[in-house]
Amino acid sequence: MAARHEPPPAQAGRGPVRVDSPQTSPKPAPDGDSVPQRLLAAATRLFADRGYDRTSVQEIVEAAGVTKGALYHYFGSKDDLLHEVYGRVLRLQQERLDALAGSRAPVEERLREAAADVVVTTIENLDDTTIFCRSMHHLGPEKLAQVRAERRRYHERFRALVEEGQRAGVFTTATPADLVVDYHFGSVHHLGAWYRAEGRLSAQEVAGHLADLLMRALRP
Amino acid sequence: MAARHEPPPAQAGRGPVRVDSPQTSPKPAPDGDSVPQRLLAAATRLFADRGYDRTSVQEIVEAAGVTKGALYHYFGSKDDLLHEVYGRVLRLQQERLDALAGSRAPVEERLREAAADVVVTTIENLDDTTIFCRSMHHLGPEKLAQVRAERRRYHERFRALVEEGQRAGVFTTATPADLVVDYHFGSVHHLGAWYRAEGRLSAQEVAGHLADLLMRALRP
Amino acid sequence: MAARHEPPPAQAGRGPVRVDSPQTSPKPAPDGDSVPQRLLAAATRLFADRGYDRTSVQEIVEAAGVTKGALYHYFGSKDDLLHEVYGRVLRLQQERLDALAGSRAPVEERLREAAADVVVTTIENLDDTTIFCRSMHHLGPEKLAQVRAERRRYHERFRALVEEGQRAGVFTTATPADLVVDYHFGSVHHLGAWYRAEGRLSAQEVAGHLADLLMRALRP
Amino acid sequence: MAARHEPPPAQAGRGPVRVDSPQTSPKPAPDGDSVPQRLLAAATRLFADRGYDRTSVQEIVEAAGVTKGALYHYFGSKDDLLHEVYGRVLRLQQERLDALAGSRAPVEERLREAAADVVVTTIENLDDTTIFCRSMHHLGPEKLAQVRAERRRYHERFRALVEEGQRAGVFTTATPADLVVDYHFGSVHHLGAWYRAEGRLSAQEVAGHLADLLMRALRP
DNA sequence: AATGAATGAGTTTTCATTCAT
DNA sequence: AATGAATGAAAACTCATTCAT
Repeated sequence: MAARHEPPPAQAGRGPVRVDSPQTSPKPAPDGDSVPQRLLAAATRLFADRGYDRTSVQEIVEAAGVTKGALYHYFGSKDDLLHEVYGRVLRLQQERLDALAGSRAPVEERLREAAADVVVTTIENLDDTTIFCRSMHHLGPEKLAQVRAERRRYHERFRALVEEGQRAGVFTTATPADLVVDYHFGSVHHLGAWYRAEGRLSAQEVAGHLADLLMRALRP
Repeated sequence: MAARHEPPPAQAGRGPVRVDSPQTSPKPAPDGDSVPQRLLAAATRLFADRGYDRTSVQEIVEAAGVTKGALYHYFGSKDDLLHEVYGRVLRLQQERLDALAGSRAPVEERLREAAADVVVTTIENLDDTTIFCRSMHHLGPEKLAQVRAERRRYHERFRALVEEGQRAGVFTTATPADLVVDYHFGSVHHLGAWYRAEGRLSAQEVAGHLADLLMRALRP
Repeated sequence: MAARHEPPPAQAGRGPVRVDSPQTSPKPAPDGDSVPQRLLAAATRLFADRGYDRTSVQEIVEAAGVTKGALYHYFGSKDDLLHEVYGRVLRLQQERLDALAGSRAPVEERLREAAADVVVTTIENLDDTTIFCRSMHHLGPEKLAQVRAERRRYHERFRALVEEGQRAGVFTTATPADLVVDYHFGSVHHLGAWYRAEGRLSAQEVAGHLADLLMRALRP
Repeated sequence: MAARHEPPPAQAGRGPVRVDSPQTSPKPAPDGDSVPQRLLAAATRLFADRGYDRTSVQEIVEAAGVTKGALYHYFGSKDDLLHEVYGRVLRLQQERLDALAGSRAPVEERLREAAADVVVTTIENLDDTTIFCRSMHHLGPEKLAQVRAERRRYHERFRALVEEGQRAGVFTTATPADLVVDYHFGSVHHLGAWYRAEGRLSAQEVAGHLADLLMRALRP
C-alpha cells in the first residue's frame, strides 16, 4: 500500500525545503513544520545515522514528536518513508541536470557544470544521498524498480553529454561513456564516506576539484 | 564478546585464496570445507544478497548445513562473522598494494598497476566489498575502529604513491592527493552497483579503463 | 455505548424488505439508499465475506462510500452494526413464524409451512444468517443476552407447534420436542456452509426437502 | 510456513488424548504434558471460548505457561495451531466412520451407528468441533483447501451409506442423499450451540435421539 | 564438537474510537 | 451531517543468544 495522504511534493529549490505554505498548514505544530514534514525530516536524519534497518518506527515517531498512528496516517509503511526520501533528492537532481544540460554553452562547459553541481547538491543533501547508497536495496520490488528507472534516466542524461563531447572531438573516446559516468558517480556516492562540513574544503571547492579530475580525464 | 575459537586467519596470497590447509581441517565436512569456512562463505553470500540486518543467523546456518550451536562455537556473535568477512578482503588488498607499491618500477607505473589491481581484486571479491560498503556501520564500535584503521592505512599507502608522483613532477598538483584517492576509491566501491560478471567487459578491461581515467586525470 | 441516532427499525413485512420510506430519507445519497442503509448493507456483505473481526470499519465506510465520522454519527460502535444486522433478520423471521403458526390450518400443515419458510427466508438472507452463526459471540454481554432472548422466543414458538402436534397424536413423542427443534435449526444454520444460489436446487426445492425430512421424522 | 517441529500425531483414542509417552518427553514440564501439547490444549480451550480472532497468542502462551518464542519454535504460526486442532478431530472422526461403515452389519444398522457415533465424538470433543464451525474460514487458503478436502471425504463416505440404503430399498429416495447428509451434519455442527454436559441428556441419549430422527426421516 | 529448545525484548503494523472543526 | 487527523493499545511474529546435554 502506498502513502495515503502524501503531502504535496516539495517544490525543491535551492534553500531549505518548504513542503507547505505555513498559513494553510492544518495544524502549525510545536515546531513550525507539518506532521509529515517532521516525520520525513526525523526519518532522514535517523536513516542516515544508523541505517534503515537499525532505525525503528518507534524512534522516528519519538524524534518527530508524534505517535505511530500519525505516521501510518500519512505513510503506508516504513518503506514509503524511504521512498519519499529518495523521491525528493532524485527529483531535485534531475531538474538541475536537465537545466544545465539544456543550456547553450559548449559541451565541455555543460559537462563540467553538471559534474560540479551534482557534487554540490549531494553535499547539501548528504543525509539523503547517504541513505540512497546504503539503503536502496531495502525498498520493496516495485518501488525499487521505480527508483532504479529514475536513476537510470539521470545517468543516461549525463552519459549523453559525454557522448556529445566525444562525437564533437573535445573528449577522448578511449573510455566508453558509460564507464566514465560510473566513474564519476562512484565518487559522488562516496562523498558521504569522507566529506565533513567542518573539514578543510567547502562543497564548492570539492566540486571544483572533482569536476577538474573528470575534465582532465576526458581530454583527448 | 569475541569469537571463541576463531579459525586461523586466511593466508591470503596472490593466487586463489586458500583459507585453510586441508590436513588441519578439524572435520572434512560433507562438501569438503571446514565448518567455519562454510559458515563464512554462506554468510558472505547472504550478507551481499540481502544485507546484514536482513540475514538471520538461522538462514546462515541452514545455508551452511549446520546448526546454531555450531556457529556460536566458532564465532562469538553474528557481528564477528561480518568482521571476519572484512578482515579477509582487507588483508588481501593491503598485501597486494604493499607488494606493488614497493616495486622498483617508475612511480606512474606503480600507481597505474595499483589502481588497476584494486579494481580486479574488488571484482573478484565483489560480494565481500559490497558488504563492506553497505554494512560497515553495523559493526560495534571497537571493531569498527579497527576496520577503519586498516582502511586508513590502505588509503595512506595509496596516497603516498600519488604524492610521490606529484613531487617527482609526473602528476599534476592541481588536485590534493587525498581527493584523488577518494575519487578513485569512490568508483571502486561503486563497482558492486553496476558491474556484472556476465556483462560486456572483463574485470581486466574495466580495471584498465578505470586506471587510464585516473592516470589521464593526473597528467600535469 | 449505544447507537446515537439509530435508524428507524426496519418495518420488515412479507414482501421485499423496505427499511425506510423514501420521502423521509435524510439524504437520498449517490445511489438511492440512505447513508445508514448503505452502511448496513456494506457491513453485512463484508461481515459475511471475511467475518466480523476481519472487517475493519475503514473497509466498511469505503464500501459504503462515506467516512468514519458518518458511521459513528449513526452507529455508536462497530458492535452496533452487528446487532442491527441480527435485529433485522430476527424480526423478519419472528413475524413470519407468528403469522404461519397462528393460522387455522391443521398443525401438521402449519409446522410444515413454518419449517419450509424458515429455510426460504434463511436462504434469501444468507449473508445475515451466516453472520449470525459465526459472529454472534462477538457481541457484548447485554446485546448478546438480548439477541439470545429473541432467539429463544423464536425457538419456543416453534417448539410449541411440535408439542401441539405431539399432544394431538399426529407427531411421535419418541423424541423430545426441543431436540426436534434443535435438529431442524441445526440444518437451517448449516445452509450457509453449502447452499449456493447457482446450484442445482432452488430455495423452494431445498425448503421442501428439508421440511419433508422433518415431517417424516415426526411420523408416529 | 508449516509447523516446524510438530509433535508426533496424537494416537487419538477414546479417552483423554496423550500425545507423547511421558518417559520420552524431553522435559517433563510443570504439569506433565509436553510443551506443544500444552500449547495445543490451551489454544483449543481459548479458541472455543472466545473465537480464533479474539484469542491472542499472548493469551495462549500465558495459559500454557511458556513464552511466545516457544510457541513459534513448534508452530509456524497461529494458523498452524488452528490447523492442528482441526487435524486431530478430523482424523479421529474419519477413522471411526471408516470402521463403522465397513462392518458387515445391514446398511440401516451401519448408518444408524455412524449417525449416533458422530454425535458422541462431537460432544466428547465439543471444543474442537465448535472451533471447527466458527473458525474454519480463518485458515489460510492452502490449509483451508486441505481441511475442506478431508471434510468432503468424510461427507462422501457418509453419503455412500445413504445411497447404498436407497439402492437396497430400505431408505426412501424422496430426498437426495447429499441433502440428507447436510441435514444430519447441520444438527451435529449445531450441538456446540446448545448441548451442555451438565444438562438433562447424556451424549449417548442425544446421539440416540438424533439417530432415530434420521432413521425415521429415511423410512420409505 | 555440536544440538535444539527456550527466552525475552524487539519489530512493524492495525484498528476502533475520539474530537475539533 | 460529516470530516479526517490523531491516539494508544494491542496484534502477530522475529531473532540473536544461551544453556543443559
